[in-house]
Amino acid sequence: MKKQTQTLRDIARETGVHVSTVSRALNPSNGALITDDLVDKIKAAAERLGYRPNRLAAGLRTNRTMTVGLMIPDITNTIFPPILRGVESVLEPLGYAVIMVNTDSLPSRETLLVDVLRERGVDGIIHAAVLRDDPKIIEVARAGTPVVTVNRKIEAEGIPAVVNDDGLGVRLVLSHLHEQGHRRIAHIAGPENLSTGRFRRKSFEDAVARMGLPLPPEGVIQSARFDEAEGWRCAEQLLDDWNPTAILCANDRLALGAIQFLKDRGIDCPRQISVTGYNDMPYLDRLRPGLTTVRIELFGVGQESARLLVRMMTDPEATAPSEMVLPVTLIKRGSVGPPPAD
Amino acid sequence: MKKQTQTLRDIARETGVHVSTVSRALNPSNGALITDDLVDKIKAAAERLGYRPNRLAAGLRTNRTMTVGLMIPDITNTIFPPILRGVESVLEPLGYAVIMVNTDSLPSRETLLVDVLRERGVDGIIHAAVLRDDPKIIEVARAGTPVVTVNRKIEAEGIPAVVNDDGLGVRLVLSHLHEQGHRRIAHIAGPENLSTGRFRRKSFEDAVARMGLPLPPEGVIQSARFDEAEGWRCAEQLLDDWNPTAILCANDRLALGAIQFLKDRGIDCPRQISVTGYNDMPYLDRLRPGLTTVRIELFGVGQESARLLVRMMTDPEATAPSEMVLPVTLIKRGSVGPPPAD
DNA sequence: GATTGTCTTGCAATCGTTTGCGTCAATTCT
DNA sequence: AGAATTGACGCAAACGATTGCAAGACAATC
Repeated sequence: MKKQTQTLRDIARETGVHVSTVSRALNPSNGALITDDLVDKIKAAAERLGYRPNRLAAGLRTNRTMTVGLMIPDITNTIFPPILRGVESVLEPLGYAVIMVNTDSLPSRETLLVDVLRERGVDGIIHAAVLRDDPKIIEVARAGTPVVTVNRKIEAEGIPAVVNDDGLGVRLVLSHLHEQGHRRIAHIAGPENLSTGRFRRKSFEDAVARMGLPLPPEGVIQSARFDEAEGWRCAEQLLDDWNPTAILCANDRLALGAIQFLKDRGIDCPRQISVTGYNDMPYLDRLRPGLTTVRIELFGVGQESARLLVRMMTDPEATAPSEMVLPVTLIKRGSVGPPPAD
Repeated sequence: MKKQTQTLRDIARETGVHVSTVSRALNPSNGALITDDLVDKIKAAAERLGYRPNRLAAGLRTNRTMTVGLMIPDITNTIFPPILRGVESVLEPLGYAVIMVNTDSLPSRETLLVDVLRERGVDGIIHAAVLRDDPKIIEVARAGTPVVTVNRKIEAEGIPAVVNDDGLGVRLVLSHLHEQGHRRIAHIAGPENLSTGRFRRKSFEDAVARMGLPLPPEGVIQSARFDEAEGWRCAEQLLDDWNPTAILCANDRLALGAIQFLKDRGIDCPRQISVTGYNDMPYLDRLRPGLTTVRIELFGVGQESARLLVRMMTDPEATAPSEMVLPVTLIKRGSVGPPPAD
């Protein structure tokens, strides 16, 4: 029976040369000075034997495993799969494999999973689950592992981030609502410990102020998580304390929860209250009412973060841009209409 | 500056013992006979230095990397993230990491990606993207790598599969439609090269025959892919050639496409034609009409397949069950109603 | 008291690649 | 023609962990 995995030694024996020669012939990059004939012969033998390099052994020697880690909060959240595909689309052709882990936004899991990745010798980490304060990942980055954050960012550290233009996104939605005639516009804010939550809230408050719209403290409700249940809860609290004509939500899931609350209360959206989301999750157009939202470049941020990481991994000296901001688009659907005449 | 990664040798030097002793102290499993005091001392030192084992080195020696490969067609398809989480939920506590790859259902990518996984020395492979005919994965399984397929299965080979009870699922939907009064029930079948497509079609045809319902050849349309566009196209073809009162689709996305077609043609669902899906994707309840479908255990199949794989990896002699079938549930929503009186 | 046995630890080979250095032959230069 | 240079390849030492075997210490046995 054929041995299950062929090694350089097998090829060496087969071709009558030394294993180091085989290594060089198969790896032209490392300054190989091998005769063309020999290279051909060796490659032929490798092909014939079905040789596959053992990346463990190579990685042990070179400290490069051609593997990168991808940390996300939860892959079942529909915004992350496209990011993953974006990452993969640039990494895979380059020969990298990706180990993906779900942090569930738990700091304890995060530190654990960072170690899981490092034990496997990942060449770099793409972090889509970073918390605003995240000592572990900072430590890892300081220790020399290339790290890029995506979608979110970590504050006040030299870790490059690829994000969407949330400031613009919030302003686009707000202008749209304003054009429709809304003046009392409330906000359901994302979790405070996430940069997206904080920044969208700040963008909202700034823009509202600049437009001279009223905004009592009750006009902004802080959610604890980016999910439907929180959207429902926050909408309830919002309507108990204020009477907005529109609710700008920090993401789609909060918006879906809010709309569900309105439906449960018999309040019509958009005829009585308009609601907007953020992210443009898949299938949102098939809902009733369709959700007006901001489309962000999920695949795009994945790609760009991967490109950035590759640069950092291959040329440690290269100075990476500290931040990369991708454009967003307003998507108008049925959940926004003019405010009630009254 | 502290060296970035500590090794066994560092701990050995620190504690004044040999590196092999450190290895044994830290790994009680491999028949360690080390004094308790020494073990404590070594563990303390390991802790103090922040030692993290290098799995590459260990894997090179032991041929076990504590890493498994997960192959899926496309993570952006919403049924796969829960499967991944299910897999992860049993693997991660055991210390395994998972490398996930997307095959896009392309045989060429599949063979490529299998090699990507094997080069990284995965201890086993969970294959959720298997095609009915898949020589590469069979070869890998024969060579000794534990493989289990999930959701789909590969025909006539000794590769264990964890699947949902599609036969039951189809019968449940069909009975439901029958109870509502439908007699002319059509089927939009899934791709022929996928076991799910074939098996659901066969189940449909068998059940329809047993119930004595009419089924002309035009009553079953073969889709090429599990997506909305194909659903649209097949629905069109179906209505050109026959006049069913209900369409049983092989999965939710086909059903969504079919419903979209009906909508585009001004045909009311469910009042004129009822439509059913399969899988119960997230957010289906929020659509109008809500899609009547079959809920399958996504997280569950993930878990079970992982458990099975663990058994195979840890005890190669154990005879794995060739197939594991999980229960399904009928979810009734708005897309099914009685057929029109006429 | 010599022998056997058990318990604990050290030694060294090994896993498959990579890579600095040495060597030998062929080529070029003076 | 002899010396110097270059080209093509082999040698062997890493990388960090695991593990069969040897060895020493000590207790138990006859």
